[in-house]
Amino acid sequence: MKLLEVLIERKVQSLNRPFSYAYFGTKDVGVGFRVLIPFANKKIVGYVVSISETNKSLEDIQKELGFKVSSVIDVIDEKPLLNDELMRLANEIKDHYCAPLISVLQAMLPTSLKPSSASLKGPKIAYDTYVKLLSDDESGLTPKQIELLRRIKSADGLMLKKDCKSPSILDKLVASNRVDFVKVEKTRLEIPEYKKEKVKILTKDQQNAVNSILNTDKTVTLLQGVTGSGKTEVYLSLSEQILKQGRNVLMLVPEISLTPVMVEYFQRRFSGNVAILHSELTPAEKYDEYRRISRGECKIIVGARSAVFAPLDNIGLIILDEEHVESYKQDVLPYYHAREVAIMRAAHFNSKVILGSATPSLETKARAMKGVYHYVNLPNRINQQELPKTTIIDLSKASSFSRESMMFSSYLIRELQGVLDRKEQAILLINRRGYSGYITCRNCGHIFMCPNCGIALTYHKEDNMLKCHHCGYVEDKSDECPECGSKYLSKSGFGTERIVDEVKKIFPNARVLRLDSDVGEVRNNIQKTIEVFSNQEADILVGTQMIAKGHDFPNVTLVGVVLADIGLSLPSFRSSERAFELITQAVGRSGRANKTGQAIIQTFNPYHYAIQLAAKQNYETFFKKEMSVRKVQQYPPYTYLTSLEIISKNEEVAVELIHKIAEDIISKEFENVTVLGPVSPYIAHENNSYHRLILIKYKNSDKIKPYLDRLLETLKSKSQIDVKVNVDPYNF
DNA sequence: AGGGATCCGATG
DNA sequence: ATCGGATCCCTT
Repeated sequence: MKLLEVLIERKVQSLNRPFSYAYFGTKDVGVGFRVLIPFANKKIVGYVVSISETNKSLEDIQKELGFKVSSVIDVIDEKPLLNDELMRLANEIKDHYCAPLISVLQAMLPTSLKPSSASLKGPKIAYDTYVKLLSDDESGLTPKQIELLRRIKSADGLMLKKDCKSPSILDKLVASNRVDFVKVEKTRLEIPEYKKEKVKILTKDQQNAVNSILNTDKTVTLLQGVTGSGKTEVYLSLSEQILKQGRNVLMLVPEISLTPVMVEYFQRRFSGNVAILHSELTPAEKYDEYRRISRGECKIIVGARSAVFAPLDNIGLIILDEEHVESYKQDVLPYYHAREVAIMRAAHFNSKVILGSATPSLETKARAMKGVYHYVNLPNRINQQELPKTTIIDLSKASSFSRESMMFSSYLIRELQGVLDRKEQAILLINRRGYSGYITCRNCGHIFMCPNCGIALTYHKEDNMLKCHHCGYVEDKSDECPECGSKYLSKSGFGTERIVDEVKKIFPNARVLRLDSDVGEVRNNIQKTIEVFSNQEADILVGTQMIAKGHDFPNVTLVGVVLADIGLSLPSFRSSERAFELITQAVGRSGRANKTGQAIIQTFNPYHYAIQLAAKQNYETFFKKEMSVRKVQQYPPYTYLTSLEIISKNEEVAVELIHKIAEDIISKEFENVTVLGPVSPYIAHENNSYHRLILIKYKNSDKIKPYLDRLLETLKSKSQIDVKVNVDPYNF
């Protein structure tokens, strides 16, 4: 009999420990296998973390251990899910991020392979049935049989069964042992092929960057280059060198919508060796790609955040394009950051990590300045393209507007008209989706709120519903106030839908497109929208930050930031950085080919340094200024942050416990450790449970990390609560 | 008394 | 996270 220690698929702190099971079966089983087990009267999936063989009886073992030991129902896998490298990585992530190991494993693996019950319903391997030639002896066959036999022979003896047309003739050939059926695993994702392209000659800057990166002995390089400076060519050239060494390349992009472009670049250069991995593939496609990579059939992986876990071996280079983008940080358990995971993997393979950006995150830039990372700069736009000229419009001045519109300044309207007249294109950025920010009752002041989260609901005109942008709750938009019955409801604030309406009102003949994550809910819609705009089948593209990143639209000569302040007023130490980054990226979309572009930034804070410096595309000054702000306030990158959240159905339990924890940390008087809070988080009440949190700020994790580990261990046994720890959180 | 909602502890 | 048993609550 075998005794197994098994992790349970539930990702809560109180169950974050192994449970013992017996296995009497004959299947091969070991560490890293999934097993089907009974747990609290349910069949669930577990993950084996250790195994021992024993001669003792089950009764004796139960007596020794002091609890009941159930038996495994079935062993699911035929071999371990992860190789040694990825298993060690999982443990490293678990340790660094204080996350339950099971949650890390679930994040690393595609649906059908992850240790969770969902995997049992996941896609299976898909096969194509082929007909394989065994003998080309034609004696005793009818002419039709001979004809088919010759066709199979001419197809190198292997032909798709469905291409054989007549099943009865085929059956005869099988019966007479001329051919047999074989099953071949098929891949359900079609990666477009492109004509192979000649290697472009690099500019001097690019060549220097490549050489410098290849020659440094530092693992991580920050490649800083203004928009349009040709970072992609540097990625390709480096990849070429790495592939020549017989090593593989992991290419990460911040958003799924950016994969097709990147795949095209890599396919043109290195056709046939590319795999794609991101969460918008169907589970079946993802499964196939994952297995293809596992088998070592690909040399280059292009994908979003989770692709950092690709089972690629012999990695020589990991690239994070647009490294500053926050979507590299996962915002559900496990709260990992792809940049840090990339660096962990690089340490194992002794490979290089390239962090590419025009506007690096302060953390990354600071590390580069300190010499922790190697630093390479691409200061010039290719073909010396001038940066767009920018105008800041003060929205607080009535004189900025005419009677035509309350959202677009008269200057923006005039310039949009110019773009339309010249048959060029424009982008309007508004970083809020939906129609209006919230709906209030003019009579009693009631605000429509999400019953789960307690935040304002956003009105979506397209489907006439109110939606919660946090939890996804939706309700029909009612015409009267539920409190007082008044029909005077007012829509406040505006989002993409409303901007589209406004554009249509002012320019009835313009062709307008909208692009935000609502559009993106329908699969491939983002891609289609981008294509339509790229093909100049529309004049104006209205969208959220989605449109500000990466895409290259040569005919765009005007970018309008309709309201630059969204985000700036959020209570976060990162809000200036976010605003700066968004505006800089947006402005960079304008005038990319041989037309000079311009950008118009509408704001209520025209003198805010983030807006002023973004308008000038002056990253270096912004970096210095923002660093001095962070220094004064002692926020990252001068300190580290970790949040600790207590979740309970019982509000008092949560409040009491979080206070106790805060006091305990303070009483320990760790050097350079401070506690902020306890506070109610932005979302304080969700799905019937209450959340309370503290932020722990520290300069050095030596003391506080072991303390946290011990604290989590003790909190495991507390009833009625769950704990979540987020190392380097992004939502504060 | 009985059915449904809610709380709470245990889960191998 | 999820189950089942205990408890509470309201109706009958």
